[in-house]
Amino acid sequence: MSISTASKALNDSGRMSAETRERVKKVALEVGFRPNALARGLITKRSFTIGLLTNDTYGRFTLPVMAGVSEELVGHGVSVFLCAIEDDSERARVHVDAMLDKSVDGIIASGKRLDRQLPVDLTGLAVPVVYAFTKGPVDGVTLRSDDEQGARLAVRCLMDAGCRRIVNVTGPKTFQSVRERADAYRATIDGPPEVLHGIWSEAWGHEAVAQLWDRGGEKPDGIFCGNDQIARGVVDALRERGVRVPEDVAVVGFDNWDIVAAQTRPPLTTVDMNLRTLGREAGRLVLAMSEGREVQPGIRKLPCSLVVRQSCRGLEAPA
Amino acid sequence: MSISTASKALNDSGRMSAETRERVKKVALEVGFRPNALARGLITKRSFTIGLLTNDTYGRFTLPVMAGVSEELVGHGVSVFLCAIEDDSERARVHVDAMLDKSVDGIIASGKRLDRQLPVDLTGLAVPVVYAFTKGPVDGVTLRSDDEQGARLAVRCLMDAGCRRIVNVTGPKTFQSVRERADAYRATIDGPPEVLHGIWSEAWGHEAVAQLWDRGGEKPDGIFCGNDQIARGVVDALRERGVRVPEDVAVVGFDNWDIVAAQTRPPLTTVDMNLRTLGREAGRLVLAMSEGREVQPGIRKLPCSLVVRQSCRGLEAPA
DNA sequence: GTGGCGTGAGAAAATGTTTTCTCATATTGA
DNA sequence: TCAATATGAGAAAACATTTTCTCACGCCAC
Repeated sequence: MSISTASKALNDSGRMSAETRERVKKVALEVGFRPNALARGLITKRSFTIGLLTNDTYGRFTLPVMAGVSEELVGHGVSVFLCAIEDDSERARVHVDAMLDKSVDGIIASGKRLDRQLPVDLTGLAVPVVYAFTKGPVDGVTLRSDDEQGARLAVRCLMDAGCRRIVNVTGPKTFQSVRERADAYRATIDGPPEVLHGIWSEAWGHEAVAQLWDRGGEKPDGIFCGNDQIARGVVDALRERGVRVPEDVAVVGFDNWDIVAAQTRPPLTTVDMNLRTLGREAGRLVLAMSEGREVQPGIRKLPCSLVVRQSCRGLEAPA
Repeated sequence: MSISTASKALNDSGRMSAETRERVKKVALEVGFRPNALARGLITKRSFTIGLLTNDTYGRFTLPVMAGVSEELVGHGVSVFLCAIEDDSERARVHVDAMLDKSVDGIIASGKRLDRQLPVDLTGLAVPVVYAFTKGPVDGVTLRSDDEQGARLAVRCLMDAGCRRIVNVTGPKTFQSVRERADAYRATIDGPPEVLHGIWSEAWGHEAVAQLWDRGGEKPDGIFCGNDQIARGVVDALRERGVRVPEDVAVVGFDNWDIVAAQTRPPLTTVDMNLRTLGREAGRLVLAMSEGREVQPGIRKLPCSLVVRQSCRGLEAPA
């Protein structure tokens, strides 16, 4: 039995009798034959390897994305290099070079902001690149969450819960996602909008509540927060003031960061960006591109979903 | 100029005049020559690739370890495959097989508990394995934090701050690290020890404070918590009762999970397990083993350090 | 002057696959 | 029955390197 015949049998290529093919496969299984991926890659130009580049060191956004990518690709025999670069363009370059040396089949660039590029230029590379949850070039393939749709979900939940005066306590105006979410908020509520910008911290949530409650005039009965940390600050501050959540004021967060949302008292209703799904999609796309299939460039927005806990119950679901 | 001469020049092997060597290197640089890692790996049996296996999906422990590993190895041209397996032994097997197919030079097994093995057997593999922050076989190379030493640091900090009655509010007794930390606590304090076991959550921190304060008798003036989440619950509960931290009661946590420790009011003094350093060490060891250098099996304990914030100030540092 | 040796450089083998080519045999049609 | 065609299997080339061998040349000593 020649090596070439065996190869053809195992790869379902070439011409041969079904009987021979079966026989080879059976023996290969018995003997535990594992083809050497390096030798195979050398000739096929595919390493069954992709690189995931990220500058999100907390892993808050990258880990779910990574999990999705891996989940999608492991069935195709593709493994994932994870490279954490912390906004250091030189280090990023080293990592990218290392990946190229290993002839990855593609690269997924991921980050923590939709309006910032990674500190390294990935255009003009010989391998396909997919941008997931980070800014890519205009002619690149980019995946992101649909923040406007997510914000609409959140605000509608508050409205369904009966809120009439809803305020948006959110992060810095410099973040594109902050502006998008605020815009969707303005377009969805009935009354006059009020947007309070601050930083992404619990402390700002506290302070915002102080501002809103210590001034005269009507108090809000619903608060749409820019992320879960701010929401937690808001909820804590309200509880300290004796304001009941969600009876007096309903609160909705953004991110569904489990560790924050679930530990808040009461647990947060919040928007989930479905980053795992986004990761799967990124994996699917980069694999398709590496196999030469045509992929339309442009920005793909993936829908968010609402995770209802106790800080805002919206309409009760029909029984 | 023959290919073989070029190869020898670039690898500083073989015999040749220094002049030729220099000339080859210069041209290689100019022309941007990058050797194909696959072909190189095929012959040298080294892929300059290692696999990091983890069942810590939150990334709380794995991300710092990963960062350390990567940091240590990128300079040697080694890239890291990250495989997140969630206690699914079949999936783990698939990932390990994929790594072996790609002939990784070594595997680092990492986890979230020191007393649990990953759901896959890594003994008898052809490649070296290092266990980092997870349980390994007795004859394996294992790296872990020195929890007893870390606990001593924490308790001493409380004692230095003047605490006389220190209580240990911690996680489930089934965790080895809980027992080790509690043992160190018992051995370090002066008075009679008191250890309260619960789950790893803020809610348990609250409840523990309720138990301690709602019963009669002397109140503690120092609380050593099993992790930062419990510590946060404790601090929040104390504040709600009007107990001042650290003036009335000093609190020390464990883990230095930034997102929890820094957002607590006041910010937590806590023990850092130096997981990044642990990761670096794991990278160093697996690299050494893959290069055939002898590494003593056994458990290596790496020291923890204390991060002083405001919940316990210990002795003021000399000016 | 010639044998031995050190030196530098190229030739060739090896790595483990896939793929293309070649060839022998069996099958079919006239 | 013989040529044409289809079929199955092996031989060989290719992939991009490293490494071991071989060889030519010059130098030195005897």
